[in-house]
Amino acid sequence: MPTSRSYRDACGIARALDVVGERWALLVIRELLLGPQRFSDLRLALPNASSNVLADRLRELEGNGVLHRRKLSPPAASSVYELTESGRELEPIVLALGEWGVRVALPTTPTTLSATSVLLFLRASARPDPEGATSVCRFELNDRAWTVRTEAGQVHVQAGEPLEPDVSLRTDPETLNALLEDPGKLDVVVSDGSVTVAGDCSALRRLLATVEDRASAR
Amino acid sequence: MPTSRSYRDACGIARALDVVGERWALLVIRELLLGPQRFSDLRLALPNASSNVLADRLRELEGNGVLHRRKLSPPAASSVYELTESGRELEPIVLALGEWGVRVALPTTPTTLSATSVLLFLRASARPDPEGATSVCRFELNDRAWTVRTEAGQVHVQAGEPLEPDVSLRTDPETLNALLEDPGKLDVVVSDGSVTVAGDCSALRRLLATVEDRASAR
DNA sequence: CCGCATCCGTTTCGATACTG
DNA sequence: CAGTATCGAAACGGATGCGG
Repeated sequence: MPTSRSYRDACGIARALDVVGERWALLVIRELLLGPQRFSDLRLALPNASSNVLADRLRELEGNGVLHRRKLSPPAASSVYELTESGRELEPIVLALGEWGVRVALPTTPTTLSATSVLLFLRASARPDPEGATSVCRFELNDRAWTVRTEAGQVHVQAGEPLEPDVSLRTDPETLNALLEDPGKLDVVVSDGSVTVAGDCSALRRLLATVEDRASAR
Repeated sequence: MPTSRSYRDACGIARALDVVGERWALLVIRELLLGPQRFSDLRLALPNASSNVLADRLRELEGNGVLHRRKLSPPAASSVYELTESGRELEPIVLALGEWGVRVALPTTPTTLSATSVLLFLRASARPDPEGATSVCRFELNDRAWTVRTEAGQVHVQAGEPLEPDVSLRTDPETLNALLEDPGKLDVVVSDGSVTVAGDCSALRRLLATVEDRASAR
């Protein structure tokens, strides 16, 4: 059963926390920032959240208009969760919280790292040449495909297969994150098999080369 | 005893929530945004938080370097909690969360409203004339004094007595909030005794007149 | 297999009482 | 005033079940 406690405080901050302040809520929202996800995708991305809590949070967030459950078109019988307009308005706040979080102490315990987390970081810190050519990279992380498009000085990331990728890269979030910190490792991780690259490798190198602020993993 | 659970997720967002994601943590930070507060001030501002949880949060936030316990100078035997540099960096995030929160559904249950909440809203939405004269208002809310200084198009708010107030206003947070929504009520609330004004009333009227975005209480 | 629901031990929270 | 102690209620975390 969903949580129904409230701070009973008229302040907007408290009202926001009534909606997105329960455990895991903002991480669910993080996972949806790059596009709709199924229940099982969320479970994979947030393996430390138990399924009942995840189901509770999704119900509550849907009830509060932050996200929305949508049936996929007939072929697929499943449904996905996607942010509403209201939910998308949390994006700058969640990203700012992340920037603050990377500055506080690193955790000592072993951690997970979701594909979305790394891709959000990539999108936020890559600064492609505004004059540079458009390029399309396909990222396959944990058996799910993502489209990373570089154009006009911006990086666009979305879930799903690209139509005409210049290059395809298959790895896991941790390795990709290591690559963002140090693109020089590309040859090493390719040769040890933790990354597979197919296509125009130079497009990938160009993208990696534009990532700023290398100090911080997220 | 303080909580010690973690999301065990390397993402900066999750790491931030490990620090400020526990219940009441961000509201404690809200209360400290305008300056140091004693334990009893925080209790008064967050009456729905029980004292043991408040003590736990303060210990955890201090341990994580978000705030700091400081002994007051000799005359006063008590101590105060104040944000560290790291804690102050949360200010734009917390305020943005508040702006989001006022746009989501209003609560149905009766609520509290702290002085800090209303003063943060005042500071954020007042747009005094950049060419206008400096004025100093003294606000007394729940028997605590605040200094609200208007100068160079900005409003500065801090806890404590002003040196030379142009005007002094005594009321409660709810009534002040109502005044921010509709300054026209000033005469009414003064005559019914819920607000007491002393000094140059026009300085107060000028301040109230510059509050934008009247739709939203916080 | 997916999308949860149920069960159950543990942790946290909330309310109140109590102490230096 | 500034917390601590106690205790029942709620939420969480982990495992397992189950219908579609």
